[in-house]
Amino acid sequence: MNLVAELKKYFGFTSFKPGQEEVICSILSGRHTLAMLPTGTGKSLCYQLPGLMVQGHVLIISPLLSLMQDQVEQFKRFGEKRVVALNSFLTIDEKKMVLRNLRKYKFIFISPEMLQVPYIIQKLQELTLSLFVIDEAHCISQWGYDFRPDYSRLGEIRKRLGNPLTLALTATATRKVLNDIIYSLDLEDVTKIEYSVDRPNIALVVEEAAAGRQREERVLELVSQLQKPGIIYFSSKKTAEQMASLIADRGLCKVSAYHAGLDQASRTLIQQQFLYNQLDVICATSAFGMGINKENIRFIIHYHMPMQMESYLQEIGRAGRDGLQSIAFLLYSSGDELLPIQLAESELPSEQQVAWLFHKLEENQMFITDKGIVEQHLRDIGGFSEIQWRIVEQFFKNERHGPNFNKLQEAILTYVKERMRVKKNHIARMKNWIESTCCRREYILQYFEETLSRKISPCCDCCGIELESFQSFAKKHDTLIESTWQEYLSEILINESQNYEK
DNA sequence: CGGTAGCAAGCTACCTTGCTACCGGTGCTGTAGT
Repeated sequence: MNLVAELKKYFGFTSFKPGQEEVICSILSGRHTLAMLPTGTGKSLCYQLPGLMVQGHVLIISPLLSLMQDQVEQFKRFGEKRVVALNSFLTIDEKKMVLRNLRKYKFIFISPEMLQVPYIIQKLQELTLSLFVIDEAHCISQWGYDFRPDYSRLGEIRKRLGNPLTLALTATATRKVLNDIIYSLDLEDVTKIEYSVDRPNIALVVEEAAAGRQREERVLELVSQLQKPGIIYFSSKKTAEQMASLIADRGLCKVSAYHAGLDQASRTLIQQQFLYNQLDVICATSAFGMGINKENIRFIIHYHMPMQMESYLQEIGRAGRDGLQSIAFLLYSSGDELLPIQLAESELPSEQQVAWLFHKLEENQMFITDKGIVEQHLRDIGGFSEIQWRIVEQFFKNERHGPNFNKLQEAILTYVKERMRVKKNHIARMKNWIESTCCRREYILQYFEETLSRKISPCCDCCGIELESFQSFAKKHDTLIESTWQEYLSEILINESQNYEK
């Protein structure tokens, strides 16, 4: 079979990007496939093309509503109309209509949460699924344990849908995460297609900067000097807002903050503005980035340290998709790990909370409803967050023969302890990387159980790096006052030719 | 947990120190008969 001809026929492209063909061949030969392809290699094509080539429906599990909408639009641009996102953006009437005519849709996008709705499952069971796709599959491991538990139930859903041929796609996963995905989906005989997580055109820099004023000043300096566009990541919405204001006040560039506290309309607007170069810099929390396909991002700055290496790589991986030289800065000072630790702790119920809850329950058995679930109002008095409560609730739901409080409490505490150990371990490894003085790229690859095939330059601060080459033309111009007109002219020509390459 | 903002007191002329309170991310969602 000539895959390139098929590619040309459906999409008009004349060649595949690295990994695509391999994944598609694996799928077409009927093997469950787990693909780790570098960011920006067009992972969607890996299910789009085989989906079009074979009979039956393709179900794509996607983590974000906005991502689904984008993908649907992308399909429609290619002229494929048999595509739908089955989510809460649909009105009740629309949803009824879609479900009634589900057969008409070749590609169905859906969230893991929606897959928990019995009626939806029932409708999906009536279809012949040719492919079950999990986009951003690392979410299973990263979110499935607490934040979005429905991610950890996809394996069960897969079975109920008749064990369809499965494709899991991700860009950043350790061996452990890959195994976690396979285990969670309960896949047997998986073909793993793994490409390197390394992005050689992104230079890595970690810099000491005391939290507060000093770090702010450094960010302002970087923003004024570095080639834009860029993203600055924060672990706090407020700090992101403040930094955005500061940059705007100094008139450094067009900037906006982006976080989950904004309404959907603003979020979409900001994303679009950034995409179309109406904004140079985004001060964002981790809410920003998934599904951002902007080619020319030149820098990523981390104002706060991420909670794990995988997140860090995902975030810096948004730079330099055009293949041109880009840079990632992480600003750090000792003690920074306390914020991620605090965030990690806040997503698990504390020992005190659990003890309090069971004390209440022993006091009064009526707090358990006839469905075997704990009364909601205990959640509020106990100060449980939505996520914390869900974890507790899950343990009660799984207890089929009436709860044994002692056993349950112990089970919950053991679980929480283990999860916290894992999270703290992630943070510790991140901190080790930051404090390491060995080549940062080599360390990252080691973490992902790869080896560095060749030395690159520029590489990282530990290998030595000339920051000047990352400065924008305007800045260079300022500092080149004393240079000759020949040098000045060559600057212009180099910059122009770089522009043409884009 | 530890940084920081806000305020008041202390000390000296506008600047320093000390106390308290507060904060810190990610997203989906039918508890229905088509």
